[in-house]
Order: sequence, then C-alpha cells, then structure tokens
Amino acid sequence: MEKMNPVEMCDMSEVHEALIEKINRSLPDEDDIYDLAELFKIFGDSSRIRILCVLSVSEVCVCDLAAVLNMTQSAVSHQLRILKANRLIKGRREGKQVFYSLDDEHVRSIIAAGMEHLKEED
Amino acid sequence: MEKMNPVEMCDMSEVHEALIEKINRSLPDEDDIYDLAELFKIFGDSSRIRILCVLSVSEVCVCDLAAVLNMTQSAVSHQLRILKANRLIKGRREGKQVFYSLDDEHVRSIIAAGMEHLKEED
DNA sequence: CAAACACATGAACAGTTATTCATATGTTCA
DNA sequence: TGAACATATGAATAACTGTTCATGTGTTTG
Repeated sequence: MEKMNPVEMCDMSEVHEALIEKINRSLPDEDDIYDLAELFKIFGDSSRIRILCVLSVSEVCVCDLAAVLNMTQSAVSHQLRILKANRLIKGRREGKQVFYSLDDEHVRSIIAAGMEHLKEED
Repeated sequence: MEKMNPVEMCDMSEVHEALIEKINRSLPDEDDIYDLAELFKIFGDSSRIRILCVLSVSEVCVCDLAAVLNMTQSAVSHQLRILKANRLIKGRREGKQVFYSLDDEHVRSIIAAGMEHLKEED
C-alpha cells in the first residue's frame, strides 16, 4: 500500500519521519481496528452491559430479562438481536420461550478489564 | 436514555421469581454499569482506537498523529480531549508541541481483550 | 382451528456524536 | 512586538443509535 499523503505535519519532518514509519508498520490492520471499534460499541450501552451482566449470572428468558432490567420486551429483543449478531450471546428455544446465555468467554474478561480501569481512579 | 417502564413478566412467575431475586442481588451497581458503558463508548470509535494504538507504540505529538492517521489536526485534538478527560492519555508540553502518551496500563489490556474475541471467530 | 402467549422486527422519532470550519490560545523566534 | 507555528475549542451539520409503537412470527393449548 502506498503511503498516505501527509495532510499535516509539523516542521521537524525529518526528525519524526522515522517515527512515523515505525508506527505505520506496527499499527494493527485497518479492518481489525474497525471491527474492534464495532465490538466496543456493543459494550458502550448500559442496557446491553446490564443484559450481559445478567446472562453472566444465569441463562435467562426474554421476559425475565425485561422484568429484571425494567425494560420493555421490545427494547430487550432489539438489544438481544445485536448481541447475538455479534456472537456475544446465543439463544435456545424451549417451547414459547427463548433462553439466552453468553456465547463467548471473553465477554467477562472484557467487562472485567473495563471495571479495573474504573476502580483504579483516585 | 434509560427510562422507567412497566414491569413485564411471563406467566411462570413463581418459577422464575427466585432467579430474578438472585440476579438482582448479584448485579453490579447501577452507577458502575453506567460508567462502564461510558468507558466502552470511548473505545467504540475507530479514530480513538487508532490514536490509542499509536500511543501504545510511542509518545507522539498532535501533528504527527494527524499525519499518521490521515486526519485533520482539529479532529485529532477533539478526540485527544475526550481521551484525556477520561484519563486514558496524558499530554506533556514541549515548546510549541504537545506530546501525548497512554495514561493507563489498562488501555492495552482492554484492547487486547477485545482483539481476542475477534480472533476467535471461526 | 383459534386464541393466548413469548418473542422478533420494521418504521419513526429523539437524542447523541464525530467531523468540519472558523477562530482562539499559547509558544518560539526574528 | 509581531509573525509563524502547534494545538485547542465553539458552533454547525450530517450520520448514527436506542427506544417506542405497531405488528408479524412461531409455539402451545383449549
């Protein structure tokens, strides 16, 4: 891939040129970064975090989720759809009900990593 | 964004009542969940992730960031402000330039946790 | 089959957000 | 002091997102 035309660069271009080269080589793939941002976007909503926390405790059906989280069934379903599409949870039908549970062990570790940052603040 | 709504619950209320009680007790504090979502919101933008990835390699000034990431200086500054306000990065002035670097070890672990999820997909 | 229930989903709306543009602040140096 | 440079920031705009409302799908049961 050809180098992007530097839109802006400070005067000491010679000095920082090498650094920029080095950084460009060690940056993750553009697509990976995009996917990563998309993933964190999923965690960037308290309703979804709450759902994940509940499912982290136990497999739960949709209406119980709505009850525990004090959300409408529709709102819960919309969020479950997003979580499922991103393979963070999975659904299991049992008669009229659908029970959801975590589909990825990393969900807990991602949440834990975020919590650590919060608990560290002064 | 979070609204109060009428509680919904499926018919088998007696069966799930105990489960709901248990879940309610083990859920994280409401404020913590909110803060956690706010934190992940920061990571939920590819421009900010890219900035964090760059700073994960080296301390870099604003105009070099703009050059590497092919963004305008203004756009970079706006994002740096957000990252700084959330204590993910810190700035160090050196003459006319300001050099930014990571301010939290957890930044790397949060990104790593997210990456693991992506790399796991079939 | 029809009714009741659990859940899913499309459309619309309100609130949020990242970027751009213009301009302000802060620093160095002639 | 004033010009040039590096960065910061306010306002405006376009794009995105979560919820609600209405309705559709799938399942059980009378």
